Order: sequence, then C-alpha cells, then structure tokens
Amino acid sequence: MSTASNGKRPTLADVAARAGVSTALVSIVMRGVKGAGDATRERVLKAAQEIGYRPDARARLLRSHRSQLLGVQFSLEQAFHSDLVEGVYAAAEPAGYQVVLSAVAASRGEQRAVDALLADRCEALILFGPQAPAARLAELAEQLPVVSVARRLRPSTSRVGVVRTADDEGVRSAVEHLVALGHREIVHIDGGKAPGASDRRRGYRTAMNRHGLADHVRVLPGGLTEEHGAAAARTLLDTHPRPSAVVAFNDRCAVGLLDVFLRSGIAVPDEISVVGFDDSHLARMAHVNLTTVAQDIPRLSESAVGHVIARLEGKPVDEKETVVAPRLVVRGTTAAPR
Amino acid sequence: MSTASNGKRPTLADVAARAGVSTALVSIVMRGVKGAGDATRERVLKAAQEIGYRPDARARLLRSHRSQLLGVQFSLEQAFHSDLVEGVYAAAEPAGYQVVLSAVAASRGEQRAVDALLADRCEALILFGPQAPAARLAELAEQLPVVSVARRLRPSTSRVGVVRTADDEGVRSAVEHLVALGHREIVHIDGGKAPGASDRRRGYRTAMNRHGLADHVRVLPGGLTEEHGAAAARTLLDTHPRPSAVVAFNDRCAVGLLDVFLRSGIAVPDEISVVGFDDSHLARMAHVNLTTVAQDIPRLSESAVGHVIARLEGKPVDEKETVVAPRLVVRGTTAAPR
DNA sequence: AGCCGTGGCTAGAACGTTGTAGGGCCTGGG
DNA sequence: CCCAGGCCCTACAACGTTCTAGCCACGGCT
Repeated sequence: MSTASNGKRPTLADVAARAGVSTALVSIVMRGVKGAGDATRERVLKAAQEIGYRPDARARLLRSHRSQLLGVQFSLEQAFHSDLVEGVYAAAEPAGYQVVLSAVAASRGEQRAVDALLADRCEALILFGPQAPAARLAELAEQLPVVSVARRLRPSTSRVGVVRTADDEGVRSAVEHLVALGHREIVHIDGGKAPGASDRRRGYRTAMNRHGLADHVRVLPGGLTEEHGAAAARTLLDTHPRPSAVVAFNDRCAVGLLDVFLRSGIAVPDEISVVGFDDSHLARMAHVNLTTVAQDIPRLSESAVGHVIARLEGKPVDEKETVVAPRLVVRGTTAAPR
Repeated sequence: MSTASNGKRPTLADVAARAGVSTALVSIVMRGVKGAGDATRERVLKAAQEIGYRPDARARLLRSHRSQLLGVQFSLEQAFHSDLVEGVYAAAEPAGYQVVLSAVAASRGEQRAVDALLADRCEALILFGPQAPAARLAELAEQLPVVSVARRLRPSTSRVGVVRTADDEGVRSAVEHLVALGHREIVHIDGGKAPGASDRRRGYRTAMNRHGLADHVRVLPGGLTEEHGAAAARTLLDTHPRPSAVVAFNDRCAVGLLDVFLRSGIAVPDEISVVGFDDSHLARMAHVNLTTVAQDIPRLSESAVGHVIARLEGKPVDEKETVVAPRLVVRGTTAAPR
C-alpha cells in the first residue's frame, strides 16, 4: 500500500512536505503529544500512512538524552536464558523500556556482546550467567547500572547488582527430601566453576552435616551437560558401596545420569534416586519425569529489570543482591531406598 | 581505568579536545582508515583509551547511508531457532554485517518484533518460521530484502526469498528407511499448520504411494510439542491393528510418543519404530537415541544470510528459493518389525 | 623557477529526529 | 481599545557521527 518510493526511506520531512506542515509538527503528531489541532493531526497521520513513514529509532535516540534501552546479554546455548529473556520483555515494556538483545555464541564472546550493547547506547546491562572476571564487571558497573543474573558475586565489592536463586537452599531442600525418604548415601555431582555451582556444593555439604551425614559427603566432578552427567554416572557404577541417591548440578547433568543408569539396568528410583536442578522442559517431559529444584524464572527476570530501572531512575535500590527462593518439584525419580 | 566522567558519555569531540586535533581526524583514526599520520594516530588512540571513548553506533549509522544491519526475527520458544541464530552471527559478521535480534515471545507478537527491526534501520530481514500472512510478508518484501526460513511460500508470487529444508524429501527418506526394514503399517503424526507440516505430509503420502502402500496411508493430527505427540500416541494405542512404525512431525512430538509407549509397556523399537525430525539435542541424548531427520542448520542460516546480502549488494540472486537437503540419522528407535 | 601531486589535517555540512523559543491569531477581561 | 493568555504552528539549534571540500606544506618533475 506504500507509494512508489524513491528508493530512500521516508523521513519526517517527506511527511511534512506532503501534509504541508513543518517537520516539528509532524514529530509532535507522531509522538502523540499535545500541540497540534485535530484536523491537522489527522491530515499528518494520513500523509504518514500514505508514504509508509516509520520513525527512525536511531535518529530519535540520538536526539533525546535518555535512550530507555536495556541491554541483555544471554547465551544461545542455554535454554534457561531464553526463558529469562522472555521474562525481561514482559517486565521492561510496561515500564517504558526497550530491550536490546545481544547473544553470546561460539563465534561471539561476552566481550563482543557487551561492546555491541554499549555501542548501542544501552542505559543499563542485564547479564545472564556472565563468565567475565569480576573486575571487568565491576569496571562496567562504574559506567552504568549492571546486574548479573544467576552468577553470584561478592557483594559490596563492586556496584554490580546480583539476582540469583538461593542455590544452596535449593540443594538443601533436595537433600532433605532424600533424607526424609530414608537415604543416607547421597552423592553430589557438581558443576565445576559454572555460575551457582559453588553455592550448590555448599548447600549440599551444609545439609549433609546438619543431618549428621558428614561422613557420607561425597562430591564428584560433573558439569552442565548430559555428557558430564554420563561420565559421572560411569564413575559411580564402579563405586562400592554404590550410593542410593544422587543430586546433580542441573537437569541436563541429571539426564545424563539417568541415561547411563537405564542402559546399565539400574532402576530409577528403585535402586537409585536422582534429583536435578532447573525444572527445565527436559525435566517435565513425562518419560524423564525428573524430581528437580525449580527456579522462579519470572521472578528472576522481573527482579533484574526492577533493579536496573530503580537505579536508572534514582530510586532507592532496596538491596544490591536479590535472592529468589527455589522450589522442590517432586516427580518420579526419587523414592525410598530399597 | 576510565577517567572521572562528567556524567555524560565521551564523544569524538572530547577525544579531539584532549588530543588537540579535529573531530574529523579522530573519526578517521577510530575507523582505522588512512588519512592520519602515525604519530597523531597513536596520540588520538591514547586519548580515546584514557577517557574511555566508545563510538556511538546509532549516531554513526545515522550519518552513513548504509546501516549494514541484518534484522533477525526468531522465537524464544523454539530451540531450533537458537541454533539458526548462532549460524547467522557466524555468517554475517565475516561479511561485514551486524545482526540485530528481535524475539517473538508470548508478550511480543511478530508485528512488534518486525516493527522494532524496521525502526532500527535494518537493511534486510531474516524471519525464522514467520506465521504472518503471506500478503503481509509480500508487502514487507517490497520495502527491503526479506527471507523466510523454514516457512514455505508460494514462489514468484512475491519478492520474499525462501530458505527451507526439503521437508518432503526428509520424510520420504524416513519412510523409505522404514520400508526397507520391512514395515508396511506406517503412520504419520503431522504438525497441523506449522511451517513445513504440509510438505512433510506430502512427502509421507508420496513415499507411501511410491511403495504401493497407498492403502496404508494414515495421517493423525499432531503438533509441535511433547503433549501433541503423547495425545497422538494414546489414540494409536486404541487402534487395531496397531501400526508398526510412526513418523512424527518433529523430535519433540516423537519424544511424546516414546513416553506414552514406554509407560504403556510397548517396546521401542521392538514393537513399534519411531522416527523424528530435526535432530535436536533431545534426539541425540543417549537415552532417547532417536532415529530422526537432521536439518542442515549451518547451511540454512548461511543461505539465508547469503540471500539477503546478495540482494543488498545488487548481485544476481541465484534463486529465490533455496532448498537444503536433510539427512536421515539412524539411531536406536527403528528396527525391523516383529 | 614554476607546477603538480600528495600526505596530513580541518571546517562545515549533512543524517533524521526532538526541544526551545517564539510568532501569529483569536478570545476574553479590564 | 488594549493587553494577557491560549492555541497552533514554525524556525532553528542541537545530538554524535561521517563525508566532502579544501587548505597548507613539501618534494619531485619538467
């Protein structure tokens, strides 16, 4: 329905010419602010429509001092991040902020991702599971509000905000669930140096100690993927006595465990119980049916957005660290030991 | 390491003042083009470094006519899209183009996503599995190069480029694999009106006919998720005689089938064979171990990027439709019928 | 000696918007 | 009759870049 374009994209001036008014007036009309008569307003709108005019966000932001842009760095490989991003959109737009996405991928490191966001004039940064050194994050936070989601940082050492799940508490509730079922030989497959991993390890140790199982504490190196879980499972198979329950770093790791157990003819949960972390789609799949610790994703992204917006608008920032409670979801991979 | 900022972000002019040169020269140095002496170049770079200057991408694009921006619309819910996006980054950056991401989410429809990309001055659009009416896409394609990935459109009816997997061929190879194993009662669980679904249905019918199995053609309504697959499986259970093999619309659907079969004590592949589509992470997971049709993701995204760049640079566009061959990956869910 | 080319630099005008200051015109009150 | 105060509207200057001219000094040709 657009008129024959002269090859260039229509500008305010084009609309102005067609409607016989000044560009300033067109700007006023396009923004919907007051300052134009009804008749003219309609005429301008019609002209804009006819030539297919669209405001140029870049020029617009260049002029206005605020950009109202929130930069989000996320990883394409982590399904969890997709869910968080969805939450960010939902929280940011009603507050009048736009979201700029910048993905971390194999061919594109965090540095690149953040640089792109800064070059784009984002007013604040929301980083999902950033791996960059704390010093680098601190440096960034000197320039603009920054919040790290899911990666814990020593509080008060820098201005970086932190939003995270209470990882330790999550694992603790998993262990407590197993203990209540009667388990004593409970192993933890950890996540190495992944965000949250050390907290989960600590939660495991604390819970074991608290139940007088200090002698049974056993942490095996794991990781974030099915392969890591599978490797850990193979190690477990050679262990005597074999533990009666395993708390894995995350769902993918847990699925790796399940797989090896299944193939080795070890019944879950009859012979061994398995707990994951995340409550990903994977866990919910009926034939996986994994008992797991769910993170409160909407709350996490909402808190992250809330934090940076509060900083931007000079409101008192309640706390520099927001800890969101996880929730144990009991499904079919845990049962009393034989 | 940045100097005490006066609250505003440093600009070319700030660097220029500090280095005692003109803004134009700083611009030249920052872009690394020729036109500056070595000594001055170094001095400018040092000044920029000291005050923490970063070019403003928006101002930069405003001035230059080309924006070198490729807009990508993708869905956060489809893991498949994440993989494609990764491929787009890999293909676009070496060619000198930047990627702008715009996600479709529950709270953010395609219209919003595309509007954001256009407002951002993208020169071309890459749409993953767009659901918008063909007419709307055609309209867009009048304004700038547009390519639809994974959604087929009637060719030559509009300027929209199409990059897709040969869905029909993929399903055909799946059926042929099953026929070669000795199956005759092969059912297809379809994807309704999802992108690619009708081609897959057609591929199934063609292959069945070609092997003289026209009488055994049977298509059950399915969908894209595990739930759809599970529902279809329950329908199948009530069927007599029960088919010996199922070709599902995609992996998630196939996993739903597997789940119900597993719970109902129907052995896969002994009693029934299952084939998926996509070769997602899901399929590769050892304990799912799904025979499936793999899409060539790197090639898909590379073709999409190549297509729009060719259009942008006025090169002859080889074809309006690029069809990428799929590849059958035989794993553990298919075997000869009993 | 005159001329041209070249390397290093700068002034100033774009790019498409929004904000500020103000200019007409009308209306109503003194 | 004059002025204050609204309304509509416009001119012009930003915003941070890049691009086009063009200036100057120097050196190598004819």
